[in-house]
Amino acid sequence: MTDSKDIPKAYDPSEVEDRWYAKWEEDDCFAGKPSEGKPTYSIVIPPPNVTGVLTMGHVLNNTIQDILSRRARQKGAAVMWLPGTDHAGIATQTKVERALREEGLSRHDLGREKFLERAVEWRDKHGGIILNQLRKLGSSCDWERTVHTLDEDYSKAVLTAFVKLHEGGYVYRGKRMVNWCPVSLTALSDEEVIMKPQESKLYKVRYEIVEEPGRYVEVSTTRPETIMGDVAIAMHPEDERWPQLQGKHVRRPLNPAEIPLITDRAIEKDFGTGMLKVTPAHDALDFEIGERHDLPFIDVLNPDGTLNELAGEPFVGMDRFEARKACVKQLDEQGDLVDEERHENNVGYSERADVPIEPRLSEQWFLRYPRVEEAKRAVAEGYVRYFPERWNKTYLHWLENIKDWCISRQLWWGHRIPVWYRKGADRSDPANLLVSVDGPSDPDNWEQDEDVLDTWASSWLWPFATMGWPDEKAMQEQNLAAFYPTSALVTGPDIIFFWVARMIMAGLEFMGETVDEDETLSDEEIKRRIPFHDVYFTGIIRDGKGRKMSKSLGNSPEPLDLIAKYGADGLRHGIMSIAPKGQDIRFAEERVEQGRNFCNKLWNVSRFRRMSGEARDNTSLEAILGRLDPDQLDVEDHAILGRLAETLDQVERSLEEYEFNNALHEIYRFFWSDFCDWYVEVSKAKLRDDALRETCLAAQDLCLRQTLLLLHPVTPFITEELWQRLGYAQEDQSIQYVDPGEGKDLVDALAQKGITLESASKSEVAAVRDLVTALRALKAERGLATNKEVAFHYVSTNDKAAVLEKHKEKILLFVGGITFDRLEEAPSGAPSVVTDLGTTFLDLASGIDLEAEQARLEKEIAKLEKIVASTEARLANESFTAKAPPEVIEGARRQLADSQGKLEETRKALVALA
RNA sequence: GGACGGCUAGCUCAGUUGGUUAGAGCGACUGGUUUACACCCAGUAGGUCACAGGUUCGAGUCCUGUGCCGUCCA
Repeated sequence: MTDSKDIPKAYDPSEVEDRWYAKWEEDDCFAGKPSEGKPTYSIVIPPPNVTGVLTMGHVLNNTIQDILSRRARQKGAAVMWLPGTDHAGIATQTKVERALREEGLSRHDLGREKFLERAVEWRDKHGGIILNQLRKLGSSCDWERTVHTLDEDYSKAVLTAFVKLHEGGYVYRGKRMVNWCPVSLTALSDEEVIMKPQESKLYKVRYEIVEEPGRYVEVSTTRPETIMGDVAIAMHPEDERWPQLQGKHVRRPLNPAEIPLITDRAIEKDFGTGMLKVTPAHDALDFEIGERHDLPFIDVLNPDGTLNELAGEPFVGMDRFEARKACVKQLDEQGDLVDEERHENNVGYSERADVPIEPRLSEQWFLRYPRVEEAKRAVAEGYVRYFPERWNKTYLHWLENIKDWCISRQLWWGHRIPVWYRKGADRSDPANLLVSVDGPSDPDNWEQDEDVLDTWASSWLWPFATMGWPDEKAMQEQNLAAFYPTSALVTGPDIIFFWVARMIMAGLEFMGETVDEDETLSDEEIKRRIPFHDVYFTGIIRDGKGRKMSKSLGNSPEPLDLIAKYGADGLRHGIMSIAPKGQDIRFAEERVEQGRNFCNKLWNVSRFRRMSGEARDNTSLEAILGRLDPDQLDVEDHAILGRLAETLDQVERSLEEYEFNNALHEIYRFFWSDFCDWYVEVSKAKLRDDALRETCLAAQDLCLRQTLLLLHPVTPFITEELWQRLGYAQEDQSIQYVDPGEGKDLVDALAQKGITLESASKSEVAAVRDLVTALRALKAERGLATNKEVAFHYVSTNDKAAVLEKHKEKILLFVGGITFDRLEEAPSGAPSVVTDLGTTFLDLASGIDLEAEQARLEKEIAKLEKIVASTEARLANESFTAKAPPEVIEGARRQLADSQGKLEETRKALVALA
């Protein structure tokens, strides 16, 4: 424990943090085990990419989860924070392929099996780094439970979910338009496509009418390179401009062919010429039109975005954007390019590869979401609560317009779709299809589907697949029943659709008996099945200029460097102090510096406490309270203990609402402004008085103890260190399991010892503090050094004078005074200041700038006059006195009296100056 | 085009159901090593609460509209 009067002068977190983390792990403090009579509290981590490294976003996210976990642990819950990683299909595969490319190889050179070996190698080499970084941050995860989405058990859960959904009729295979990424060479879900406004060109192209040579229709398009895939020209049936064209044909100007003129209600009459070129293989809307009119599909693109033979010469082999230019050139040369204008439109980009996606017709697996209605109800009825609440609307809107999810990916790294086809047989015949978790018993006769599942189609099962589902025995061993639904989820709003919404639907579908699609879950059943109760959406961390942090901008600080420089506690404190609820966060390193400074302050006041004398017994709240002598408690003790009780409540309330910055602000105010800046200073005199000494030290110990407890979830390391050093630990027990309690707990405990906190003490101390501030200012404004000793006099009423006499010694000490005596009348020629406790004069032998003094007092008088006038006006207003609540009117009256009094005094002081 | 968020001190942000004179930290400036802390202490300056209307005895706070910035959806 503590041997240490000589605690080092500056706090050094590096040694302390590593030591405590190792000890906590050794003592198995983070193991999530339910225990008789204890409430449970659980969180599943949003799994980071297994090969990723810690970013500022992770720091924010995981600090919050850690705060919630540690707070719950303090309150006596059985806490389980489950860590893990996902396999990040596209991202990881891309990295491995890049590494291969440096060896001059492609994944196809290796073949699927060998490639996967390489990928696993890569994952094991680079993987898990982030989990160790989370340890550096102090995360109190149950590491024994670490899960990776490609683990055997987890994979089984993913395949089971697929098979079940297939059985339920939610999963189907179909040839449909999907978002194709020509760089990653895979389909993407709608959510992985980012719409970006684009400065493009709108080309007006003419198509000659076959039946009327020499006559043309004009069509606007942004994609002339797909003209070779045109199979019709369409117009709205009610477009009066072209009634005579119905049933006729036009000649496609590139790779010429005759194509029909058709009508369809989907055409926007007002866009361009009202004529649409229909290219069913390259546009989702055109695809629908094509199906309605039974048109052929001409796919002129290869998977990688180059043009194929169907495009015809000279375009074959060209890249799509190169081909666009070539097409425009050729149209122009043919005289078929009518016009070209600038045009702003939205183009879908691949989230991963950051290139325009290609709408492409292909065979994919789709999921029709289960339990959509119940998922809406879960949030609308508040069974799942979002913080901030406004995300409800975004979520519900997405569910209202939900579309089937393309879950297959043309990748190798991921969960291979558990579907087998009979070799050499027709794949479209269900009889030749096997959908099964374990695969066929006669594998030689079957071939497995080539595709893997979207990574999100594995992580949407995270809250329960990490706890043993679907294996009954495993679920029991891992206490799913106790920890599911989880208590809170902490994540960014950018994955509300990708992950949060889908997890809710997955929970509703799988966490209970399978229910027929047309049957609806009851409210009770929804409450049992939801994956979490609260979802806290963090803000996005931006740089000082408000830009999103990104690797390419290089504007993201390295969290581990920050930890090395300021300590994990400093980083955590800093980031939490600027994390407003759900608002984006502008990161500034100064905030981390502030966090470090806060730790240093905590360290030093503890150091001062040690230097002031041994504590008798600090091992419990009870013991400390026993050291308080009720008869020796003065007004300062009452005031600080009252503030402590208030702070306990404010912090509790803030944390319940996930207002972390507010909680920290309240702790700061109490600890720094009230405890350090005032009470500890006040203590310095009291400690010299044998009668007051023990009680004062006990009060300090009490304040420090509760401060450490309140801070522990935010800055776990330093609080544990000081908890031990200051002797608060009972039999070396960790601070982690001690509840700071609420204000009334403290008030009750004090009452048990015969101590009733006097509320009047707070205003008395406030008045004295105001006076001290005013007197210090009085000196400072005259260029008198803080430590220069001067004489003061005051004029006041008897009862106020009594207060002043009581606090006289302290006032002299704090303001650097040698005398502070009462006078019957204001002295002339002395600078003065009016406070609630009377008028105080600075006694200066000479050298007063009379004019400056007058100016200052006049300014003060003007200010007071303004207040008096406006307050009088308010009180004179009959509708105010008639309608305002009594306490407000009473407040105004009091204010008027106070201000009038001060005004009077200040005027006198001005007169006296002359 | 629709939805949501933001606009308060030089900067970053608080500001509960409308109610005294709108706050904090950082930065600036002045002074200070008084036996915890210069990663500190003391003090000072700094605000037309984006703009325009409205409701109210009373608006930073509620309503309507406008502007700018940002996010999501189409």
